[in-house]
Amino acid sequence: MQLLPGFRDFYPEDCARRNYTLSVWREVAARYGFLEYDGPVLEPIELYKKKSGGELLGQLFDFVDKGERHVALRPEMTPTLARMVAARERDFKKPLKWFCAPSFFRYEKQQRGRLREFLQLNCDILGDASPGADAELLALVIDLLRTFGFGPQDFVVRLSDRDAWMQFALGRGVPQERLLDFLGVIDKLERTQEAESRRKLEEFGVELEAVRAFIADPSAEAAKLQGIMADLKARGLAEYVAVDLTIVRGLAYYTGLVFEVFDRNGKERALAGGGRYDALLEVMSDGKVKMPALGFGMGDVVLANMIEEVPAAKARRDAWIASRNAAEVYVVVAEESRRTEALGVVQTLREAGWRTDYALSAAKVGKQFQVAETLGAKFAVVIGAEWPEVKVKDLATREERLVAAENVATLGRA
RNA sequence: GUGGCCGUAGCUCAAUGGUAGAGCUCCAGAUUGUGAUUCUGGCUGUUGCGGGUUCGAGUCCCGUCGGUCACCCCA
Repeated sequence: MQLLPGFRDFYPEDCARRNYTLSVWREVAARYGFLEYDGPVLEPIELYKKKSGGELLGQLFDFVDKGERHVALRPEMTPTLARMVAARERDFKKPLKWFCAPSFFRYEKQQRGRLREFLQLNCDILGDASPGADAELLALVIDLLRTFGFGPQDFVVRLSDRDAWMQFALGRGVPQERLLDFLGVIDKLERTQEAESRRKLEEFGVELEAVRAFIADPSAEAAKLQGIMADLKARGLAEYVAVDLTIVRGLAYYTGLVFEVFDRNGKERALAGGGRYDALLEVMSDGKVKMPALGFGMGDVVLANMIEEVPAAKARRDAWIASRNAAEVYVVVAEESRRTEALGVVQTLREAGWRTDYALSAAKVGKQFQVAETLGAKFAVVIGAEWPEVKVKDLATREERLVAAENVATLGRA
């Protein structure tokens, strides 16, 4: 049997790497005062049909369940979060700073950095419309990547502002109901032939030159971004950020700030992306709850590719994994007749908190030491003729010392 | 969803249309209370799958599944 395309098995080495990613995500999010939450993997398809829009709809992993409900595996968290917060809005002090790091599903052809099931960290700030909240979220993105071992030479956060684009468009006579279509053209500007872009823009009565001039000099209409930049500069994080109005993003619900994080080499897809969705909670609650909000997602697939490519990040990850190796202590049963005593020693060590392993059946002493080495154990405890004493060997220095069996948990270091 | 390339042992790969191989890994032994190296032996294939051409197909043709890259888009 083959795996379904785009899905992964996690062997122990893969699981260790995934756990490292999750560990950093949770640690840094907590450092910023974010609380973890979660929601269902499966949602009614309407949740996404109404809110996400654009390409995401074509990528829904959906089916009809036995109750004839049309359902979809979650492709993103924001609609679920918006529903959750809208339902119990009065129970929480503002602003809310929440995160989650579950699996998501998108039905698309798999490629480098793209699978059908992936992990994604989601961090959101709800109930604060200030640029200070924008900057706080961006600082979190940056610190997450710094904690993985990436520096300003490895990644850049590209900032843009949909408000600025909407003012630009409305000021040039683009009708309100066609704004999303207009933004779609801007989004594809870099990937489309010039003549094609020019033709599409003319449908909106906008000249390509005006768009290019606006992108080239964002300061005129994107003052908000300058304020965010100043905030990040005060934190010493300015070198990680650049204003880039070509970023628009495909999701329909974004309103103000939008951003994407890219590797500096340009080899990978976006590492993370997000923005403001100030109107979404009102839509989700049928007008009952109005709450500004913003958030971002960071996927594990591109992140893992980049960790593999940046030596500093890879070394940090491997050190983390090595520090959680399978065994700290390996009990060597030198004389099989002492197995009963050895089992007692194993139990004593484990109850003292040592990660302890041993040979489940009779094996040669040399073989047992070899296994101890392979497992990365720091100590070997040899059970044999010395009983009721045992020999504790430091596997790095090869020093040995005799310790009374009852004191074995000290490993001779007391 | 569209197009290019690829698919041989667990992994990396070889094999003019003519007997399917090598290295690595893994397991065991050389080594009866100490980790390395080395040496020896052992395990593994419906050549992704299904058809077709041929005296004969891993090799050529068609289909299909999977992978990969580009488009699309984004985590």
